[in-house]
Amino acid sequence: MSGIEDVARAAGVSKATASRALTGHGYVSAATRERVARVAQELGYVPSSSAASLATGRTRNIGVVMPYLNRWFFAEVLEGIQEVLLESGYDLTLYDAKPGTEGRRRVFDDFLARKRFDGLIAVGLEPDHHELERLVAIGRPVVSVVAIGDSAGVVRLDDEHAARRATAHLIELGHTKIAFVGGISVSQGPHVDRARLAGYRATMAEAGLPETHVRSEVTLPGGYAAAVDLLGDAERRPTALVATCDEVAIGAIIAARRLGIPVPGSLSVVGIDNHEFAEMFALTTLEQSPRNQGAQAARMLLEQLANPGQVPQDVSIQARLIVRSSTAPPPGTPSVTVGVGVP
Amino acid sequence: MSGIEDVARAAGVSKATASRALTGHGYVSAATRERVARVAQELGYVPSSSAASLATGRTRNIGVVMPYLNRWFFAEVLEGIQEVLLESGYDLTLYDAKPGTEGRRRVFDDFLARKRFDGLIAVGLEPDHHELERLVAIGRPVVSVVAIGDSAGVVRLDDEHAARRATAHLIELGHTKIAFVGGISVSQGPHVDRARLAGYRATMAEAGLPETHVRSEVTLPGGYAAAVDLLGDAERRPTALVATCDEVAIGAIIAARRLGIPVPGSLSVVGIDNHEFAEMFALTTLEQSPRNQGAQAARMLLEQLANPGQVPQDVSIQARLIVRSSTAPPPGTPSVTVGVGVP
DNA sequence: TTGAAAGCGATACCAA
DNA sequence: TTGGTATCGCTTTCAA
Repeated sequence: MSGIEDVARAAGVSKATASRALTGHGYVSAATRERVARVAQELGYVPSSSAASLATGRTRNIGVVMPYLNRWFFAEVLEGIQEVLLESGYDLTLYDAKPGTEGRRRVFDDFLARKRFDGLIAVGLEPDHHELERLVAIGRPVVSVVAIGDSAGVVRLDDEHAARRATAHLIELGHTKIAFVGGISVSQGPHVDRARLAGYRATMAEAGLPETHVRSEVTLPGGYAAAVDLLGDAERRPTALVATCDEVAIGAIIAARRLGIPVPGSLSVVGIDNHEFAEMFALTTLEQSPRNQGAQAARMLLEQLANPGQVPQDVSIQARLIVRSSTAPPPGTPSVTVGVGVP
Repeated sequence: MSGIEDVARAAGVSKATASRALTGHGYVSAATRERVARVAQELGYVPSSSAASLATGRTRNIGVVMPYLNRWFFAEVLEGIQEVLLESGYDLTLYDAKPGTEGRRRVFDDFLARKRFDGLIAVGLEPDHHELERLVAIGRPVVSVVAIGDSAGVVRLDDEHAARRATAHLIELGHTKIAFVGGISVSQGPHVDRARLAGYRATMAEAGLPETHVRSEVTLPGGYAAAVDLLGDAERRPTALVATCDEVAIGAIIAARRLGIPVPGSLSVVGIDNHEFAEMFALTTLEQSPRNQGAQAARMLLEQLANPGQVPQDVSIQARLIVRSSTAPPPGTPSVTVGVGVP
């Protein structure tokens, strides 16, 4: 374990010069810089990050707080963040904060307070008042993916817009009996699902169509269960579904197949996400690319660390409609070209 | 930001005593310990981790290296690790090391060399010679989930055993035309899939049955594609499938449904994992509980940090067979009770 | 049981 | 352009 002192001695310079040569802060002649670098290389010198942090106050580490690690959206965001940080030489410390757990309390009250990071990325956190206070108290820049309810930099999908586009797509195809699957209500549950439900309702109202909202857990099995219920009654059955996300949409497609209801022949389904399984189920969906959102959040944070004065600009992403083969005109439509068959 | 000096002053003791009172190392009278603790609490004192690390050489941080974050197995392991570390007050720094990327090289050559952790957990890494060398060079305890090819503590599923059990289950049901789906060969690809293929082959050989191995990407869409190929030809079609993991198994079930082949009526499918989707597809499978493996690895590492002399004991887990409704006797079996219908 | 002081390993200011 | 040195905040040895 050679320290900077060893490097300095071997290069015939002082610690101060060695430090300047290695960090690039301050004037050093090109010749000595090179010599020091070479010596450091030969000695396999690796700076002690705790010593450097103590001296500078910076850690070259970013904290990431998320409520789930094992859901597609969160895992993708995390990979996006990781990729950018890796390029920039930053470490990533992960904090798992599942809603309503003792662990979450400890994360906010103990772990984050230690400030072992220069900045924080909060992903889909939906913090309560106390938690928000703690976040602010840390005194480090925070960027969030999906709204956090305050002025920090935010990267997020325009959820209402995405649901509007999804609903409009079905209306354009000629559907009138369109149900929304997922979430609880416009005033309860995660903000994401509320905004999407609101987008659906607004679009239906504007078109003068009746709304149907079916609650469901926001998971693939949840969508399956909800769809089995909804589609069971042939009379009441809608001709199209807007799902709050692709997992729910896929659950619904699987349910429809089990019930012998052809998709898109008798039932159209549109999701939001462009989940890794979407293509396999030929799902028409609105792409939100969580990986890019993560990468963008990381860039925003690094930018803020580099220019502390600057106010971060929020970013709102408009989802892109990807038409595959889970949507078609409703049954009985006089067809010019009816929806392409599923592979 | 009050430091330990402020606490000491406010409590009327020296820095040394304050430190002893707070860390619990060394003798302090109960009275002063309590007073110091109270004062620290009042002042909202949070120790500087870089200062503490610099002084002690320990970081209270654990590094986790994995090749994927967005796959079920890895995400589950990560949650298991996180949970244990959270309880013990350890931070978790995550390193993403995708095979064959420049990022992976940097993780091994630069990031890990900084040793910002007291120990490392390697999950499903399959390091090459150079990488293994780097891992050893770090000089910190390493525990791995899934073999790493050396003497470090290892927590892993007994993959060969799991595949043997899966195959035996089908044989017991009376199947003779049993194919294995997934992986590349016994000598290529990830160790996990090689071991499982080997288990299948050994069991088939012992029963004097012919082997069929169908290569497939180890993903749900991969299983789907492979199954479509395999099941297309009615003559060649097996009556049962052992899949290298549940995602492949589920892909195969979906393919069978699309092809109109009833499961388990005409085709039995058994997986390995007990994936979160397994129940929904009524999949018979061997449970491996990656979450527990992660938790166990974390405990093993903490144990090693506490007792540095001790040699870590490897842990091999035997998977438990969970029979659901994707397996039944082959078609044409004189039935007492034939496999339960799928819900 | 407590206190004084010497590190831990870098950075950065001030002089030269 | 370089070197000497104080400093970051805590832990830990040694004496008292």
